[in-house]
This record gives sequence, structure tokens and C-alpha cells, in this order.
Amino acid sequence: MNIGEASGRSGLPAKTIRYYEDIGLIRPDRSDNGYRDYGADDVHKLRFLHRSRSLGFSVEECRQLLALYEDKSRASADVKDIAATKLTEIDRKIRELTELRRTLEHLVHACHGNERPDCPILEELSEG
Amino acid sequence: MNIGEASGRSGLPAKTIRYYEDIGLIRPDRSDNGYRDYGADDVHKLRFLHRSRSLGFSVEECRQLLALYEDKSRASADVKDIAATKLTEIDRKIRELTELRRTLEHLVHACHGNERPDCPILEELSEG
DNA sequence: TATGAACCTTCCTGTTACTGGAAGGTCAAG
DNA sequence: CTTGACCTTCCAGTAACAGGAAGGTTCATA
Repeated sequence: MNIGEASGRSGLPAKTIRYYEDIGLIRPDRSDNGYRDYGADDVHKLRFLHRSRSLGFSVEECRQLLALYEDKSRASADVKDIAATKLTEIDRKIRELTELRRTLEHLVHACHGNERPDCPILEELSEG
Repeated sequence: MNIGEASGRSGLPAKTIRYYEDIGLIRPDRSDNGYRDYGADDVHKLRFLHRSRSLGFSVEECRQLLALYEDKSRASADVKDIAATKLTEIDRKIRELTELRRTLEHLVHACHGNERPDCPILEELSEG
């Protein structure tokens, strides 16, 4: 498929997809006319990149995650180390998002119009 | 407190804290010697910024969240709209992180050394 | 067959959100 | 009174894109 369809299916702008090729994250085929030609596997990777980027992982971290995902010898120790590290990070992110969610919900439902110094939520914002 | 301590307590580099002042996210006092002087409230905001940035919110989104947090008239409709939108985004992020977590755990525990085409996890990576 | 819209290509510039470093002022300790 | 660890501003560089120009491709329609 062409870049437009890959863009539609992955949610990433075509510009970004070309950029990811520039920095070596993906390597699509080329058709005879010179157009990039993406397969289902490429779209999987692009969706994966779209997600992990939007969740606050850097491009270099995404590169590691992709390598993990592509690595043929998954049993190797360092690959497992990277995965374990990422798991810890993911758990932290989930915890922080949950707290942020709780805080926002308080802001909307509980704290309707109170002046700031009286509001106990202000403290919660910075804890953890 | 000086910027060094604010940096230590918030987890943000001093450089970044100065940048956030440049773009108007925070407004610390100044001591007589010209040094920036941060209060507990500033540190709260900085920790908040540190978190929400690392969770994939843009600086402009963080500015909205901060405004929400500072707004004296929290009952206003548009403030509630912004909060509701952010809550939806947060829920999506939590779902995606949970899926990513599951996938990584499979990669580490279940899929030890299989060749790629045989591994059912590859499909999971792009769904949702 | 041609012409126009909707694709695609590369290349170059601009933006966002920092990051590093130079040049120099401030402060507490020895 | 100097040394080292702070702090200041300013300017340049990087990361991760985004916008747009200039031009080739494809396909439906006149």
C-alpha cells in the first residue's frame, strides 16, 4: 500500500512516516514508480510507534521497544533487561496517570468554585 | 528557595525551569541578588508539569491543565469542558499503557525465543 | 488523447521543547 | 581573599517533527 493508506491505518501523518524512515525506524519497499510500498507488518510497527510516542516514550526508547519486538533471539539477557526496565516505567506512568485522573475528577466534581488556598486538591497534585 | 533546590524537588533540570518561565508557565519571585526565588506552590506546579509532560501531554496542554488548576472560577463551563476532554484522553492513555504492558510481559515471559511469524503477540501490538 | 484532481517524490525551511556552553556575577567556607 | 559551587543572561545546537515548494504519477472524466 502507498504512504497515504499506511498513514490512514496507523494514524501517523505521512510526514512523520517519512521521517521515521529517514532515521531508520522502518524500511518499506519501493514500487516501480518510486512510491513507498508498505505491508501489513509495517503498519503494525507504525501503529506501535504512534502509541508509544503518544505515551511519552522518546524515539530512542521506541527504537529499543521495536528492536525488542523484532529480535529473533528474545531469550537474551539484555533484551529481557530492557523489557523489564520498560515494564517498570510503564507501571509508573500508569500510576501517575491514575493520580492525574483522580485529581482532575476532583477539580470537576468536588471543588466547584472554591478559592485555591482552601482546596485540598492542590496538595495532591504534587505528591507521589 | 533557589533554582537548584526547586530543580531537585521537582525533578526538572534548571534549564527547563528557566525555559518554562520564558514561555510564561511559572512566575517565580526574585531575591535581592537577582536569583529566582521559588515557593512551595511553584514546586507543586513544576512537579505537575514534570509529570504531565512525561505522560505525553504537550506544553500547551499542560498550560491548560495548569490554568484549570489555578482558575478561581472553576465552575465555568469551558473549564469543565477542558477537564472532561483531558479525562477522556487520560483514560485512553491508561488503556493503551495497560495493553503495552501486557504485550511486553508476553514478550518477556511467554514468547521466549520463538521466531516472529509464529508469535501471536505480533498481532496484539497493533490492535485496539 | 488530454486535462485536472489527487496522489506521490525530494529538498529546504520553520517550530517546539528543550540542552549545552560561554562569559560573568554571588556567596559560604577555609 | 580566593576557591568552588552556586546563580545570571545570551546564543547556538538538537530532537522530532510540520509546512511548503517544485515536480513526477495515476486515474477518472471530457
